[in-house]
Amino acid sequence: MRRTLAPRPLPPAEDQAARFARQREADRTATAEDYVELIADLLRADGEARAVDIARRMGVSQATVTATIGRLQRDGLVETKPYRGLFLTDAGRDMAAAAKARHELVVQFLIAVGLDAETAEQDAEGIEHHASEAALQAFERFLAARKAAG
Amino acid sequence: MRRTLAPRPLPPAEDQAARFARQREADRTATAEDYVELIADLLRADGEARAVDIARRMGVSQATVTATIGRLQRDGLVETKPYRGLFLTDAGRDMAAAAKARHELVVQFLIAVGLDAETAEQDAEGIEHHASEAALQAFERFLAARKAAG
DNA sequence: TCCGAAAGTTAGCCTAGGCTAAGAAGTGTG
DNA sequence: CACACTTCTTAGCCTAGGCTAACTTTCGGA
Repeated sequence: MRRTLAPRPLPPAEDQAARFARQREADRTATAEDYVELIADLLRADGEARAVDIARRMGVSQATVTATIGRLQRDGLVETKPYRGLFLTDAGRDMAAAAKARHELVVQFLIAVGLDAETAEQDAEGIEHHASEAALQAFERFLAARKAAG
Repeated sequence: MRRTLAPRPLPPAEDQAARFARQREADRTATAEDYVELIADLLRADGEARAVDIARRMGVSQATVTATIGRLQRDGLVETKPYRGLFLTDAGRDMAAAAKARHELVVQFLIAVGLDAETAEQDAEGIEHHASEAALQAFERFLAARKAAG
């Protein structure tokens, strides 16, 4: 019997590279998701989404918001008229709805496994962008099972 | 009794801004954590960490690795001599150990809640950088409870 | 030993996402 | 209705993190 504890071997390089690549892809879409989610929330709560409110809630300057909104517009998620409020395109609304659903699910899941609401809200902000469909389904199953068990 | 479903009000702007700011902070440290974790793995597995292997495993060009390593060195995480392999400083080793522990914990947790190993590995790559200490402790408690329950 | 292949670096480019400062556009009130 | 205030945009700057192409250094084998 071997006594030397074999260190877990590294995964194949290609697999690892693919994971990091998907990771970078998720990072790229995260900002867009956060913005459209916030814009949708503002439209719902205030009836309008103004750059100044986005800046305040994102904790960035208005100039940054203008630049980011430009990218969202270029990517077909948002429609703007100069000096007017923001509106979501169909694609933007879809993304916002999906992002919001994911966000809520992650928050509920984190609370269910023992996190306090405030921390759950904070952590969900980051985790929601990195949970795959399979993971979200697992979270849902977990919540359903817990609910069934009482 | 009210029939209109009150939409959940937006959180205070300052709270939301603080969450996004912490989020951006986590994003900034994520690359460093991934690199030192990988360097530590390579040192353990191969006895050395070479830029060409990091490039292959991260799925980026060697030029990108050189630039990133430069930042890690500037930040006191890595030591290099030109055209020689990489070494971790004490700070780098600490960060790598913490990152690896977090990574493993998140993988085990995701598997415990029903994810397959491959997806767990993929999702952990993103989630590990965004789970707070409180969340990691919750994950640990969950694993411990499940183990106790059998 | 030397020389070609592999590894590492440098130069120059790009995008995303931050910032400040300054100016333009819209709005509300005396 | 005019002027001050707020909002939005523009200009110019920065860092991180990507890329390719070209160059330098190292290393191993004939």
